[in-house]
Amino acid sequence: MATMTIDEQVALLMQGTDYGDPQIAATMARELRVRLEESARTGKPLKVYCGYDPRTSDLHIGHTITMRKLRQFQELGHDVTFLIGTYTSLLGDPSDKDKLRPQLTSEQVAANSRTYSEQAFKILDRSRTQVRFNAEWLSELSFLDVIKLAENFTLQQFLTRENFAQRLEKGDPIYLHETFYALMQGYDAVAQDTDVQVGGTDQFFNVLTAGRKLQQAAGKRPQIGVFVKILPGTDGVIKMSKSLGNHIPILSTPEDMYGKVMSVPDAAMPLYFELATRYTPPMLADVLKRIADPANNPRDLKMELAREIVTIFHDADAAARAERDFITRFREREVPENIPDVTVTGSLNIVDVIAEAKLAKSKGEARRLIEGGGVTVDGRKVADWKETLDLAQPVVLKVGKRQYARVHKG
RNA sequence: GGGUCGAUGUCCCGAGUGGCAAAGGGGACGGACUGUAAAUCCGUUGGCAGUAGCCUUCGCAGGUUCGAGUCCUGCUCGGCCCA
Repeated sequence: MATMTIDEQVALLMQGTDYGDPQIAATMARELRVRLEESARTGKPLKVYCGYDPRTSDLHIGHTITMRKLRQFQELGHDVTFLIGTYTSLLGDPSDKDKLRPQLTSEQVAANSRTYSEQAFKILDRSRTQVRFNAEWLSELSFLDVIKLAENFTLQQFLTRENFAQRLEKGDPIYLHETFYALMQGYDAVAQDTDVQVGGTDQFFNVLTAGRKLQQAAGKRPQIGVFVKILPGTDGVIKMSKSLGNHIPILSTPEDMYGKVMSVPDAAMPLYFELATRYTPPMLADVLKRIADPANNPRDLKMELAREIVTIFHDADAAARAERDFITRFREREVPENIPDVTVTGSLNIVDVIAEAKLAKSKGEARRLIEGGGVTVDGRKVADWKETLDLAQPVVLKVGKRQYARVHKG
């Protein structure tokens, strides 16, 4: 990687970005090139960072898109800071929300921070990552400092932001302290002498308007913003998010992760390849061409994608295992190799067995699933929920389209 | 501080004459169809119950009623208007 030309580097770093406006994109690319050249000449690495909100400790692939970008900078020899917003998260970024976010306690923040960074190292190079917390400098600011920062902005700037404007129109509350978020994030860039800040496209305002402005006000060189596109969730349309239930958790099993990737609509494949894989610009161009070619079965390309993603978060062996599991389970509709064994000790009524094996949330749900034809015993569809199983021999119970268990009598 | 409107089935939006699970939509889940895609069609979407019985739900706490999301009182949270 270190042998890439500056042009190739810019192409790689700009891959998957979206500036909304070609003018800004061109400007940012130009500034990035200048700084990369400078860095190459002086041997001084660029300071790159991205901030993360330790609001959750359960990361999904969408969170890793910016990490992938950071990783690219790392491989090109630059300094990367994984900034945990311990201070900002006490507030919560209103950028991508049309509602006020609940504030977190410092205990929650601390707990989340730990597991957060651990998961991040599935993408980032641990030895070349600096982990910092923005409470380090933000907690030092005096009220006067904050006022000085605020002097750089007008209320109108905030009110024209889409998310605030919408709430204003709908009559939803906009709290004064929500406007501080941009100030805080902007100050992060000042405090760290940032050259490049990576973020999602929803960070436009925080990075360019707030960050650059504050850096300039502090007599520093304004940072370059690298904005990666938003990864859609498994529905293929809306931003991946746990609360929407369309996420793929980093900590899911290889089989589950593989299956979830396969469930992504075809139309979202290009974005997934562009954002969530380790593909370089030439490789990306190649897959995109293959996707566009009707001679190829989209399913096979999606399998390539699933394999790549599982390999990133687990390893190649796990990916191969997951692929076999997927094929037997869903394509051939056979019973997969590794299914959990469950021993039941209570009633042998089918509903009770499903409940005891925890294959349904409640007995009512188990009953409904049976009525809907979603339960199978050794491949035979169960028609009546009053049925009693004879477990002289263990049976394979299937509930819904993906839950299997081998049931033994206890 | 005054006025006014709102909070509904624990994912979201959203009907609801005092009458006994509460319209509808989204989402989710299951079935059919498939490439676990999309689209489409059908079904389900409080808990317990061998099932027509019981229990728990409509911001919170009381009250009036044989019976209350549905009426009254107080409270909480929020929007808007006035000050």
